[in-house]
Amino acid sequence: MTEDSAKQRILRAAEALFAESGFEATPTSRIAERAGVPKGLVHYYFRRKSDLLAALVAELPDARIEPAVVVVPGDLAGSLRGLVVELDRRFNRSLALSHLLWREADTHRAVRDALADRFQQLVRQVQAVIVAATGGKIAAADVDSASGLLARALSHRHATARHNDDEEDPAQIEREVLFIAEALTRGQ
Amino acid sequence: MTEDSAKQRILRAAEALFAESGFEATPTSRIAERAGVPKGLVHYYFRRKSDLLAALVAELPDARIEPAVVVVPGDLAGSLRGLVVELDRRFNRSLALSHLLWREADTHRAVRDALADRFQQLVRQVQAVIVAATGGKIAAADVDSASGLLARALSHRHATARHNDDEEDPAQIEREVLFIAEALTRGQ
Amino acid sequence: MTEDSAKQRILRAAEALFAESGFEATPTSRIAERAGVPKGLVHYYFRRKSDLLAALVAELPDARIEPAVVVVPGDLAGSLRGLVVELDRRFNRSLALSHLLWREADTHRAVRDALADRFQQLVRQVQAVIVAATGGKIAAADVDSASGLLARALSHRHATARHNDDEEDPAQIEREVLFIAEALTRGQ
Amino acid sequence: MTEDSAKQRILRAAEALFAESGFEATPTSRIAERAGVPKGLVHYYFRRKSDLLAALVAELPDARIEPAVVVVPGDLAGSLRGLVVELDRRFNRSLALSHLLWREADTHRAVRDALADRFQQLVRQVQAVIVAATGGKIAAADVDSASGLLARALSHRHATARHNDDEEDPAQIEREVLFIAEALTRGQ
DNA sequence: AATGAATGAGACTTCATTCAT
DNA sequence: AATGAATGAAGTCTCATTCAT
Repeated sequence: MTEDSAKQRILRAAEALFAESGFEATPTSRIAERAGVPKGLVHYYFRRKSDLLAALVAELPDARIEPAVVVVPGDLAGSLRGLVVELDRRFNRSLALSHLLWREADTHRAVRDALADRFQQLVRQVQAVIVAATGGKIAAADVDSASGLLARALSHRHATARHNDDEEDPAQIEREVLFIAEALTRGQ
Repeated sequence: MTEDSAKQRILRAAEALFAESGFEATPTSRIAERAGVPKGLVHYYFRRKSDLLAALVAELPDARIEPAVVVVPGDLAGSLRGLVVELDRRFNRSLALSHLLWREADTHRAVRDALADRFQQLVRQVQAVIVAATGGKIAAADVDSASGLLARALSHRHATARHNDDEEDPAQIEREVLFIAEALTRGQ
Repeated sequence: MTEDSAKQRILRAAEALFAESGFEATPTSRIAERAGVPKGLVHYYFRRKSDLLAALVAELPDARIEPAVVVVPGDLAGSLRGLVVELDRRFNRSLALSHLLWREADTHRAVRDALADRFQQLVRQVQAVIVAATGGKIAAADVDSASGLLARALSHRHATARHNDDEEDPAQIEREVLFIAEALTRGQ
Repeated sequence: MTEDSAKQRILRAAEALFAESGFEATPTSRIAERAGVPKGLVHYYFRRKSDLLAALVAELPDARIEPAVVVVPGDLAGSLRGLVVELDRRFNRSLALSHLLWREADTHRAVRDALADRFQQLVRQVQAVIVAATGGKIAAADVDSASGLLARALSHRHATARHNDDEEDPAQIEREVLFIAEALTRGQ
């Protein structure tokens, strides 16, 4: 399944090393070393070092989740929790990737744009789930605020994934989801 | 106020360039150039390049705000808005700084720790304002969720300050604050 | 025989320059220049400057001479002279090398150890020749004193090879050898 | 007695550090540090770094020993032993100095000349003692060989003082002195 | 297709020396 | 007389990239 071609091994090594030390601080020679390939091969497949970053961006998984998959009509809290679980599942493999792209967004426009896109996608995803789970009875302004807050919280969590090695209460996000769900529905 | 000593000029140049291109990608020679000082002087004041980063970390403004300054008893929304405004005012000068430290947190433990500290400080700050503005009548769990959410949203906004060239809707955070305030108080 | 590869040219240039000016005072750039290779190539073959020294140490010729080659049974003076001549012949090419290693022994343990080894080898060599030439009839204490003295004299001569520009009397060592030989045998 | 002026402290620090790491590898800043004086003062007293070396050379103790002090007429072995003991006593304080000058002789002519002088002085000293102790009855050629050998052995011992930290049998030189004395007198 | 030798620009850093005070 | 801030030349070493094979 996961190809073990030399090219793939190079990409995986680059991903790991960029995540560990950052793009600039990672020599291509070390990528070759970690991938177990001759130094020349890295530049044979990826002429410039930045091509490696471009290839990693292209690998970002799609965040588009079919609302039907996670929505339980009438149960907003459950639906949002389902969304979070599904997102985590899908991004879990690429947490390091998310984080490293985050870091390099400043200096590489392609990376920056890809991340901005993904954040917008995330916001709309949350909105869609809220609307679908509540039958569209919530005021648009509240839907926007809630989805903005939740998207930010999720994004922040991914971006800082590497910082907080240990800490970070795993139930924390759960409670925040519940808080938002109740805030949105209590008024009804 | 803002000293114009050579040392200060070096620090400001480093801050700007690190923010633009990242720590690794910024040569000390360019820092000297931008500061208008000879190359040797940079290393005279900051032996190692990383000492520049350490000096910038030490400059981070204190996020501790006296609750009394922003709290309007009975008006939670107003109080939180006041807090956000005050924080923005205080951090405005150092937005670039926040962002660059955020970027370099992975590879420099001192930076990572300073940022983690500041995030905790932020969470407690929000908690304190909520409690003070509502007279402590809100359930602890809700206070935690709300302050976690808001702290993350604020932190995320600072961290991404540089990404969204096309500026963010300034009213967005305002609406999110209101949403949280209402969520906390509507139940009362 | 003497390879003319770039690597060899670098080593020869390093040897000559270290001998002329010492290890610390010789820039790698000058080594490259003298060897007629680009600056980068020096560090391609020898990552650190000290690796050049290590490579030179490894080149030291073996001082182990088969006693049979120089010993004339019954003729101690002739045997010792034969040993000296053979040693000189063998070390002649590396006189500069001996001298520079001598200089750098303080600061580079590998060099120091190599030289200490070689001195011990030299002492045993002289002992072996004395014993073989005299049929083992000399008192052990005298053999030790004589070989210690001669080894030191030889070693001193190599070590100071570069100091005495105004060459040393070449017959001097010859006479000293004779003196020792007679001292050992006169008593018999 | 031993002045503790700043200038003296600088010289002592330079001596120690040059001995430890060599002239080139010792920064003047470290000399100042070890001497406990401000950096500027080193260059105030010794404008160039090499002036420090020159000052150290000028400090070399005189090796000229009045033969009468050590000679016991008729006892050559005792006389030579007396000479060695007296030389050791006198040079003991400056062993490190001898050694470091020896090291730097290649690159600093003034140092080289001073050392060559001292070696000649040493040879003549040994000759004088031999002649005085034996009443001048030894053949000139033998006196030359013997004094050459002994001077070299002594010089070698000083030059290598720092190499052989531990080893080096202290009775070794004693036995070698005895060996030479007997060689010279046995024939009589 | 694949490789590793080779290159040279440029990074960080050290340091002797000067100079204003 | 004494100091430490300031300078810039030069040193070691790293690295992306090219190229011949």
